[in-house]
Amino acid sequence: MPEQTNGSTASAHSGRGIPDKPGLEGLEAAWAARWEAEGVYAFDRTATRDQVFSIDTPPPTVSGSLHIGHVFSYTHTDAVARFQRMRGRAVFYPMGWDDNGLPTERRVQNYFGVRCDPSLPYDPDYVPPAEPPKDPVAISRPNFVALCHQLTLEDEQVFEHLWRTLGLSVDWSHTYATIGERALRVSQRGFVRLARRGQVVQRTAPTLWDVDFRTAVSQAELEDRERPGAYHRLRFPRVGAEGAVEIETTRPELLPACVALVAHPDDERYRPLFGTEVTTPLFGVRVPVVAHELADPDKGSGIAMICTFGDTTDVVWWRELGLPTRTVVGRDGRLLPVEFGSAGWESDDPAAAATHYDELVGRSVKQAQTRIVELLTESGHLIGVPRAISHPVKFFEKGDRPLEIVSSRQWFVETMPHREALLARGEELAWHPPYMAHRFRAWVEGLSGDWNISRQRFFGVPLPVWYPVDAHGEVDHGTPILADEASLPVDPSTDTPPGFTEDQRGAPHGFIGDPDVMDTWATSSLTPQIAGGWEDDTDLFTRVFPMDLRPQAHDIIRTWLFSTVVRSELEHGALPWANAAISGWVLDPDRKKMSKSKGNVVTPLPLLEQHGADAVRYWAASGRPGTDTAVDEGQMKVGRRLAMKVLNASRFALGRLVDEAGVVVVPSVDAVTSPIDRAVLGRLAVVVDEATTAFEAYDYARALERTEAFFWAFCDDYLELVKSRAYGDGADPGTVSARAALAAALSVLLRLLAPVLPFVTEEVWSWWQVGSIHTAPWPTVDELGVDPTADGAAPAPDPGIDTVLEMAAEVLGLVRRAKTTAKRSMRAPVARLTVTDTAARLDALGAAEGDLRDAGGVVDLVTIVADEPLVEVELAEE
RNA sequence: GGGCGCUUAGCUCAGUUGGUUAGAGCGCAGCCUUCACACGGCUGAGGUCGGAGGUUCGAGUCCUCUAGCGCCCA
Repeated sequence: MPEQTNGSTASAHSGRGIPDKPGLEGLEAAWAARWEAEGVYAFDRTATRDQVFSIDTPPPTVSGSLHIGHVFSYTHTDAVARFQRMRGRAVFYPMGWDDNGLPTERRVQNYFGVRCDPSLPYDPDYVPPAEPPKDPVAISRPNFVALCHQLTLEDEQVFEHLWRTLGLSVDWSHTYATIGERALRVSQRGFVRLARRGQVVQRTAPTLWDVDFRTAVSQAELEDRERPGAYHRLRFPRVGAEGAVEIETTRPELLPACVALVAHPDDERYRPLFGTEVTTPLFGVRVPVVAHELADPDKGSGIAMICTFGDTTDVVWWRELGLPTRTVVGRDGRLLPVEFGSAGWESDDPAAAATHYDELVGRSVKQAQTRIVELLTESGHLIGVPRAISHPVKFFEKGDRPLEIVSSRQWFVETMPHREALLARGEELAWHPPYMAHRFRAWVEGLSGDWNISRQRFFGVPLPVWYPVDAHGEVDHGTPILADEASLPVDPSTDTPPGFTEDQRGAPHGFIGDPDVMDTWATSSLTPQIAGGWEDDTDLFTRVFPMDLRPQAHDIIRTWLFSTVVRSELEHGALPWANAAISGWVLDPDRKKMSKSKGNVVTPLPLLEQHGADAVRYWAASGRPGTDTAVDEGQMKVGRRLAMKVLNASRFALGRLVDEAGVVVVPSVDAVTSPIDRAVLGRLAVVVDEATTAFEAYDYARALERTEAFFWAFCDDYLELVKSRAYGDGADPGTVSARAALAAALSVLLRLLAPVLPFVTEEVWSWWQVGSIHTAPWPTVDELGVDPTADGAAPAPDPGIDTVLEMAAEVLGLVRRAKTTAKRSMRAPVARLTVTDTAARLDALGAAEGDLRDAGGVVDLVTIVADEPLVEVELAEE
C-alpha cells in the first residue's frame, strides 16, 4: 500500500518517474498483462460474506456476433466493481460464457454445413468439411455436439480478448461456461431436487411449438409480430333446427380440428344456441355451442370456433370447458392423417369428410388454408370474400413461422403456485433504476402457465432422467427414473440409470433415456449457483451467495431475471441477489435499434483500437442507468481528450513535486495553508461525497459527470492560477501549500476517475505510487484535510459571498475575455485591472491576489468597493 | 386495450427535495501556439424547457388533460 498523502510530514514516493512525452498508446495491452500477472483482481477467498461484493455476471452468448452493446453494459458493471473494490470489498467478479442452446446449434450448422441426425451412429474419425457444402451433411448427435464445443471454444477466445482489452476487472480463474461440466452438474442437480420435491413435473399438455426448430418453447420466448390475415366467415348448419350459425375465423384450415363454437354468456344473439349443436362444414362433425366470458362479442361475428389448437385462448377454453381433442397439425407444421368416422372423429358423412380431408393432408398449414378456402367456396359455406386484417401473431422469438400448439409430453417447473411469493421477491429486490420493477411485476401477473423446460434439441443440458421399458417393449413415462446426485452430470443417452446395465437399453424390462435437453434458461437461471460453487464448493458459496448484484439489460427481465428468481425461491427460499442494475440498449448512431438483419450492428474492437479503451468506456459510462444510448464516436473522442488531459495535468502537477534526484516528494496535506488551495480541496471534498453517494446507488454516470466537471474546472482555472506559485522556491510556504494541494487533489482525482478510466489512471499512478490504483482505497473527505462545509469551500453559507476560488476564477475569466476580444495572446500583460465589488467579495479576491496577478499577467490591480460589480481590464500596449 | 419511459440550445444529454438572469459536452464562429497539454487552450453566439389548464408568493421541477416518439404486456 502506498504511503498516504495525509501523513504529518513530506514523504518520498517511489514510482517509475514521469515520462517526457506521455501517451495513451499501448496502455491496454501493457496493463492488462500486469494486472493478470499480479492478480490485482483475484477474489480473496478468505473474505467473509459481509466483506464480499459478489456479481452475477451475465454470460454473453458467445455464438452471437460481437456487439458494441456488450461493451456498454459490461463497462457499467465494471465501474461499479472497481468502486466496490476500492472501497475495500473483496469483489467476486466471475465471467461466464453462454454457449448452450439453439444459437450455437445454428452457428455450427452454418459454419460447418452440417445438420444433426440423432439416428446416426457416432463416427470417432469424423472430420468436418473444410468448406461448408451446399447441402448440409447429416452427422450424429455426438459428432454434432463435439463441433459445438469446438466452435464455442474459439468464440470464447474472441470474447475474452475483447474483455481484457476493455479492461474488465474480472477474476478469470472463476470463469464458467453454461455447457461446461459444472453447469451441467448444477443444472441437473437443480432439476433432480425440484423433481424430488414435485416442483418439476412431467405432463402431456398443449405446448407452444416451433415447426421449423421442431421444439417446444416457453411463454417467455414468445413474441407478437404484426402479420396480415383475413377473417373468413363460415356457415355452420344447425343440428335439429333450421338455419345456420355464422362464425369468423382467421384460421379456416383448422376447421377439421373444430371441437365447439363459443360466444360470450351475456351475448343475446347467441344465448338461445347454448347447449345446441351445429355441424362443421365439409366434415360434418357435430360440435356444441358453448358459452365462455373470454369470447369477445365485438370480434368478428361475436362467435368463434374452438379448435385443437389455434391459439392460447383455445387452450384455455379446451381446459376450462372440458372439450375433446382433435389434433390435425403435426410437429412439422403439416396436416396429419386422420380417419373420419373413427372414435373422436364421428361425422354425419365420413366418406365426404375423408374426401375433403384428403385434399389437405400432408400440406403445410399455409397451403391447407388456401385449399380449404377453395373447398369452402365450392361448397357454399364461405360467406362473402375473406376480409383482410392485420393482427398480432405469436412467434418463437428466434423463429420464422407462426407458432403452433401441439399436445406433447414435457417437463414443467411450477411457477403458477408461487406467483404471490415471486411478486414479493420483486418488491424486495432493489432495482436500479427503480421503475424497472414494473416489468417484472407485469410479467409475473401475466403468467399463463408453468415453465416448460423440455426442449427437443441437441446441444444442451440433458434431462437426467430415464424411463422404464415394460415387458412388451413399451416405454412407461409414468415412473421416470431420476439420476443419483452423486453421479451428475449424466447423459442418459450413454449413461445407464441406477440398477440397470447398458445392454438393457431399449430392451423389454430395460430402460430408455429421455432424449430431450433443457431450456437454456433452465441453466442460465442458475448462474449464481454455477459461479458460486453451489454444493461443489460450499466454502465459496457461503461467501458469495446470495449475491450483491445482477447487472443485465431490460429485454431479458422476463427470461433471465425472472427464471433466476424462480430457481432461487424454489431452491433457497431467498432472492438470488440484493440489487438488479438494468442497463439500456445501445442504438445505432441514428438512434435505431441494432439488428443483424438491418446490418447496422457496430462491432467494438475497431472502436477500441481507434479511440482507446478508456475513451470507449467513457462513452459507455456516460449512458445513464437504464437509458438507451446511441453509439457516439464524438463522446469517445471526448473521453480520449479527458484521458489525455489526465496525463498532461498529472505531468504538470507531479513535475512540481520531483526533487533533484527525480523522486516525487509529496508535502503533507497539513501544509495546505493558502486560502485558494484550501478552497480547491474543499470543492473536491464535495465531489468526493457526491461521487461516493452516486456509486453507492449504482449511478456510475452521475459519479463520472461530477468528477469530470470538477476536473476540467480544476485544470482550466486552478492549475492556471496556481502555476506560478507551484514553480516557486521549495522553501516558500506558498509554494509548499500549492504543491501539497496539487498532490492531494491529483491523488483523489485519479482515484475518482479510476473506475471509468482504469488504464490512464493506473499509468499515472505508477509514475509516483507503488501498487495498483485499483486496489488503493477509495478517496475520502478526511484525507483532504478540509471541512467541506467550512468557508472557503462550497457551498458558501451566504450566497452573496463567493469563495476565493470562484472569485479568482471569475475575474481571470474576464481578463481572458478582454484578451480574446482584443485578439491578444493570453500572455499579454494587463496594465491595470480594476475590480469593483462588495467588500466581502474583494476580501476573497485579495486572498488570491498574487495568483491572479501571475495567471493574468496583471501589473496593477485596483479594487473599488461598491454594490454594483464591475471588472475593467486595460491591456498594455503591444 | 393496459402499463412504463421519454419529449429542455442545431445534435446528445444534466437539471436530486419547486426558489435568484435554465446548465454541460459536441457541433458552429472567432481568437491564441508551443515554460502540463495542438490527440491543445481561450472566448463567444445559441433554448423559456412538446401543447393546454391548474396548485403556489414562485414551476423545466408538483397535479389534470392532451400530442408525438420509444419500449413492455395483452
